Amino acid sequence: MNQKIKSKETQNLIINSAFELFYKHGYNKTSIPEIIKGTGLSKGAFYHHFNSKKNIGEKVIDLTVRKRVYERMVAPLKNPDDAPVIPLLCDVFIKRIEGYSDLEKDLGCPANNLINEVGYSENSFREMLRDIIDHWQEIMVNLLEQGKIKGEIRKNVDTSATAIFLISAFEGVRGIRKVYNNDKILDEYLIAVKSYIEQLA
Amino acid sequence: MNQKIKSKETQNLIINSAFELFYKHGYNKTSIPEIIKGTGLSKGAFYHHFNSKKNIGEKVIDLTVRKRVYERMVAPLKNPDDAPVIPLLCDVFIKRIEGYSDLEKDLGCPANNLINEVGYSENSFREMLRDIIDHWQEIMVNLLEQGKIKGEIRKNVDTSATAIFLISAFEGVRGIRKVYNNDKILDEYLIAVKSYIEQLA
DNA sequence: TTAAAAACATACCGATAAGAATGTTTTTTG
DNA sequence: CAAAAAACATTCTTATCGGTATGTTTTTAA
Repeated sequence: MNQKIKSKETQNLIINSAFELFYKHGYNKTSIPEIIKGTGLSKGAFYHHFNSKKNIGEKVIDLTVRKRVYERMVAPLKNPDDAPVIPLLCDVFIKRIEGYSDLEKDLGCPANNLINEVGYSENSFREMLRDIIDHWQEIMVNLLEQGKIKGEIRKNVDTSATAIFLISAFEGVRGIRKVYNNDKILDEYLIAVKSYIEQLA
Repeated sequence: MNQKIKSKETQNLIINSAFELFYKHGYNKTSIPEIIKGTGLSKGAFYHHFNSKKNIGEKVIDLTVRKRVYERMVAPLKNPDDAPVIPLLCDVFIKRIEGYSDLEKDLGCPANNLINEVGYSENSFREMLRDIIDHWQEIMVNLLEQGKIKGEIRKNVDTSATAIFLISAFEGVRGIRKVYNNDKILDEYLIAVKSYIEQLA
């Protein structure tokens, strides 16, 4: 097997293990011995591929967290089929939440978890996490502006503000859900966000 | 000096130090040596008054975090003067955010930080944090229902859903703000939340 | 006034962390 | 095929953690 490929595979193995643990226990509570334990690798292997805990934190954010947010929340808003805007927004902000597994509901959003845990204290993390949000907002603004042109969104809607409001409510409720054992909070959010989105028309 | 009072004062000293550090660095990154460092006390003193790190975490949530949320966000919604509901909501969800110090903007909401960091993993924390949110929601529902009776809120508004939506957006934006160095995100939130609240009428 | 109890301080313990150093095996390349 | 380089494993170091045990001093109560 090609060495480059083997190396990448090992890195991905470690990155995936790290992501799972960061997601379940948080960044600070996860140790490097714990990360490698699940992989069958050794500490030497870890430090051969990554030079610090911060370093793998960056890799996890760049390769896994960013990708996750992009695929689930950002890409669908790019609207290549030129679908109606309001139903598309409902699809992303309602259907996606309904589709989460119980574990995903319990654990919240990986990006938001990191934002809240290390968003302020870790400089390099902060910038990467901010880029994720910025990109998300930017794509949503494009969609909303497109909706204005098509006459599907009121002209007096502030698209930047609306985008941040929707992102905030979404991330906020995924956080708050973490202290509940049932879907009550998500169900209520769904009702409110639906009515909010529809009022944009 | 009375011993009971002295004891309470020492406990408060430690609790305040712990709160500040939990707020700045998070619960998991804060150590007990660090907590006592600022107080001039010793480790023996700490373990005389508290029996574990988890124990002081509970005390901080119960005495400081809960109080903070209550005084700032919940109590004003109780509306003893029977003020108009919409302006009251704007006052709480807009004016309060405008009044935050730069540090408070950078560090986010102490309650939301804990919810996201240990909301799922620490059982006893989870219940206490959930109570804070439940109480907040309950008071806001009362206010909104009161607004319906007075004809200031549309009859078809789902008050529970609206309350959670407002709380989610508020906590969400305070989290997201942590990865920014400026007020852009908060300013946009303020525009959107104002328009949202006004649409409840 | 004296004993006991509360309020602390000091010293210590086992566990574990991040990471460096060094050894071994596998793969690649000349 | 040999040497070098990459991919690992093992061992070790230093630091710090949460928590305990054992002091000492101060306060309270008999």
